[in-house]
Amino acid sequence: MAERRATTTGMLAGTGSTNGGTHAPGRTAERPPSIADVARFAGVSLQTVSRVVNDHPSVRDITRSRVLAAIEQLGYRPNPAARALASGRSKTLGVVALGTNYYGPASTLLGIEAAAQAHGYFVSVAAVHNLDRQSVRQALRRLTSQSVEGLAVIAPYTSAHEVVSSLPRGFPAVVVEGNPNGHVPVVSVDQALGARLATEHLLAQGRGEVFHVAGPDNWLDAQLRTEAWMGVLREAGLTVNPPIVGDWTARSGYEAGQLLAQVPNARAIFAANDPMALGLLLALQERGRRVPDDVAVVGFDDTPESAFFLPPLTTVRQDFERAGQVAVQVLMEQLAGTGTPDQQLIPPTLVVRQSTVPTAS
Amino acid sequence: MAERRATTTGMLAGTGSTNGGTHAPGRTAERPPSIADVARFAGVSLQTVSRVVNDHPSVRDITRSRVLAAIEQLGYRPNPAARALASGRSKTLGVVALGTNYYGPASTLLGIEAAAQAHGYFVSVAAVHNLDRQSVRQALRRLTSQSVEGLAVIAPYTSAHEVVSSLPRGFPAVVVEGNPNGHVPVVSVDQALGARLATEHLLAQGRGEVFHVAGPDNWLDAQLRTEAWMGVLREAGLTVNPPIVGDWTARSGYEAGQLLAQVPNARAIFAANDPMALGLLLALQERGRRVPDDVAVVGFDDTPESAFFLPPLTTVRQDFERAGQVAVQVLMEQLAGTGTPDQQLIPPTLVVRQSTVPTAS
DNA sequence: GTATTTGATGAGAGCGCTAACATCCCTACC
DNA sequence: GGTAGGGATGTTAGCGCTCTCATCAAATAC
Repeated sequence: MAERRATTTGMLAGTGSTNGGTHAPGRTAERPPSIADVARFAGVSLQTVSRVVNDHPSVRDITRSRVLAAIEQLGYRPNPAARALASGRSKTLGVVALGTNYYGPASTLLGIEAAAQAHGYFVSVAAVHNLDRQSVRQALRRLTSQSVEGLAVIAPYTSAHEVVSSLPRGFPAVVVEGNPNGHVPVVSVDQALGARLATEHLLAQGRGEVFHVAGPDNWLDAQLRTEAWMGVLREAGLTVNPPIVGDWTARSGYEAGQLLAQVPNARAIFAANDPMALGLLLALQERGRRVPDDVAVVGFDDTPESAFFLPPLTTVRQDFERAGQVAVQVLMEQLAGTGTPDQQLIPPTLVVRQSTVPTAS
Repeated sequence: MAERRATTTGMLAGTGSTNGGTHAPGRTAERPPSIADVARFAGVSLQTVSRVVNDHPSVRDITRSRVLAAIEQLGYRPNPAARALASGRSKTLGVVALGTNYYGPASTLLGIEAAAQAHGYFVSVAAVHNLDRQSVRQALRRLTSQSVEGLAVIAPYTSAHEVVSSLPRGFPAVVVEGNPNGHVPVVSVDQALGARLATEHLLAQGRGEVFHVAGPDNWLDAQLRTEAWMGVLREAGLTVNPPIVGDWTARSGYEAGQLLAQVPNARAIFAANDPMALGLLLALQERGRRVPDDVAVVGFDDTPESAFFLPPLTTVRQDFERAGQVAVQVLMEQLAGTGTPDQQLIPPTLVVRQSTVPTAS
């Protein structure tokens, strides 16, 4: 019964009496066309328009093209809020990202976004600026209070883990760069393998024991790299000097380098990421220790710049983009109801450059 | 007209009669409590619950606390889709970001996210992976087909500009790191000032004309830096050698360095970003040109690593976080209907390190 | 003491869309 | 030729929330 609009210019007469009025603010602006407008314009039912928009098969071609023409004509675009409300599907994934511009996490975020886009999904981001449990919990809450269909948590730091496992069981979620924990699948680069590759490569140079500049304790990646480094040394029957713990920054690498430059038998150093390796290079060379002649240095990450450090850095390449891609894949499978493996490990590779082997030239 | 519900386990008694039945898929899962459930539980009307949730002033304290208790008890959380549909407000900002992990754009994205979060807004990201007009247009369309209330476009590359100006006039939007163009306000770091600071600093070293390794042509920042550099040289009455055009990567800086190492009077070089400066440093020093003794180098960005280059890099610091913050501020003002200035320029600062001045020590 | 304002609450409609069901019409089959 | 089957379309009822307006009580004014 009775229309209830007639608010827009150009649809005056004939639109019935019980206007009922819209209550949304900004009435003055022309209300965008709704599915009903399209239906009226095309002379079909509301439902038919919906079918066309959603690519439902059973619509005759003639009808379909008429509707499409109407859509084009009116400039109709479906209202995602209405769609989400009616269907329960928002086509949006939530991502808990890091508030810092670290190479790995930032790349992962981009990888996830790209993959989500490829699957027709939107990405809503909540960045965590402090790595305490509280902040992570809040970010998670922020996102789940959105209508996200699934959640990807970039969680290389330990405090994220238990928070993630507090997610309602059955809610589609994936942890990227995190601990295999409880019921949430995990996608990550194989840190142990990477550290192993780095350490073994240094060992193979015959420079004796390998020193380690580690990442911060509360990062899982740091822990795994340290453990693997330690494991390799133990297997080789070598002394395991306690690692120098940095904080991922070049500065902390520099400080570690100041210390290590004074250690005569520190002739092979594995830094847990590239920026720390950079700081290390600076400190060592400022103190007259030549790289790679006196000391060999390996990093981790293969940031685009590391090939142009002085000297170019041997490092472990992580394919973050791929990690993001796999993470979205895992989410999609959960949304589709297909079972997924518990953990996906992405193998890193060693990139050998001049910080460990003297120039050929 | 017959019921069509009662399919779910466990939503039998207690949930009242006018349950309203869901038709969404996944019925088996318990439907989350709605505002109606809370209202019933608290013995108030639906509307009162809404008022409590939205902090409407005219609710008695007693009522409010009763409702809050019910909310707590039932674990109620407002459904954002329904809210967006009914109110027209989604509390979400769209951000057109870059699909690449460049320091500036990535930092800006984080800055925007942080600021949006502080304003209680969500951020939906669409990354652009190719910088052609087509991709940008698509990203824009993706976001506007979402229910975003406003749009921030990180647009340091030129193709973004005209696309942005195709936005419906009056739609809240802001361009970050872009051209002042038409009706969309712009927030950006003052590139000209930054390049000026860099060039003048080099000039002050008394090393004669300043060479420039520029960013790619299709980047506005690159253009502005090149122009400003040129301007300073002209004012000083010096020769303006054509800039070597790079692509922001350390590799391109390295290649530029290979060329410039052969130019005897290239004793002062301004690189348009830090990674290119890094490549430059490597190439120069590989060829025996000492920095800063033989050649002085200035970068642009002040990435966290540049302080640990070999030698530490003199560079121009851009406060991207602040840019993001201001951008969100501008959006908020538009949403509030307050007028905003057309362009906000954020001044950069010069950070002097050893790549231009010999070590004091 | 009655009229008026103010504050607190409730009722009802509607936001734009989709799911389920109901029709309708055309073809296929015996 | 009648009936079953199936594709195309229409009808209806929500999804969960907010808006406007109405109501009613308490507080204030005259």
